[in-house]
Amino acid sequence: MTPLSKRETQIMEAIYSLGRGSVADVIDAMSNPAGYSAVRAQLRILEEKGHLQHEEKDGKYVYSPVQPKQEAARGMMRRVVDSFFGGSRSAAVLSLLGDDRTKLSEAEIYELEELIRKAKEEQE
Amino acid sequence: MTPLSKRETQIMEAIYSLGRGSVADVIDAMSNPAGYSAVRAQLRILEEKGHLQHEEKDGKYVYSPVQPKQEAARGMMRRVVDSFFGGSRSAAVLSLLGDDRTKLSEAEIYELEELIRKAKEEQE
DNA sequence: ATAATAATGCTAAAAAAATAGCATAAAGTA
DNA sequence: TACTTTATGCTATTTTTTTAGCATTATTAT
Repeated sequence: MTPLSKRETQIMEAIYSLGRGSVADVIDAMSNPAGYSAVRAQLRILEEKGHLQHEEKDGKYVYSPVQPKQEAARGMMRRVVDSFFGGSRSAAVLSLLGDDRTKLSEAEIYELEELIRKAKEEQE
Repeated sequence: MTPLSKRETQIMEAIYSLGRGSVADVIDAMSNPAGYSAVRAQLRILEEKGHLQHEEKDGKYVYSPVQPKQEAARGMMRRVVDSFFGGSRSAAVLSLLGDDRTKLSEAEIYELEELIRKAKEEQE
């Protein structure tokens, strides 16, 4: 559970946004691309650390995350909630949605209402 | 806007959780404490980079974040939302609240309902 | 006042992270 | 088949990060 370096983080994000990808894919997905050798090295290290796995596909390595995206996302959210909102999820939601620079769409509002209905049922 | 190193990140988190603090305070707040010299150096670097500021209080430096906690939190949330939820805040909220390992309290549900009411008003 | 404690300023060193580049193998192409 | 392109394996180097430690100044306590 040791934290990732900057490049490692960037590459994990690229992989998560791609789903899975080759070295070239990862480079393309990076806003701040590192060189080929560098990315290869990082991918190898991330695999050694257990964050990535690879399969060979058409003679090239295709990397994918070991931890499913949804889990990783949830873990990430938790971490932010803990360190910035003292563990309060509703405070985090407030920050997330209370940002008045952007308004919620009808669809988003509907989703939230649905969520609350479910929460109420579960709670009882 | 260059990303922070691991120690820098850890120290910024400590400062944010403290609000503000001296070198000793920061060390105490770290789960994985670095030595005195190391923390001092990091604080100095973070100040040079514009993330922290310090004032002298009783002969010692007290550091505080330049960017208010709320803004930093919001920025952090945005980043997670962008990279893990394709920019969809409601998907992020879903992940945050849909975690069935913990249930929402009445108070949290109320807050959310309030939030939706406001969102609906703003939307029109 | 004097010694002990606790700061900071600074410099240099150690450790970790990031990158480059050559050798080699496989796949595609003329 | 020979050539070009595109991979990986490996090693070494460069750069950044992280840390330690001494000199100095200020504060505290005896």
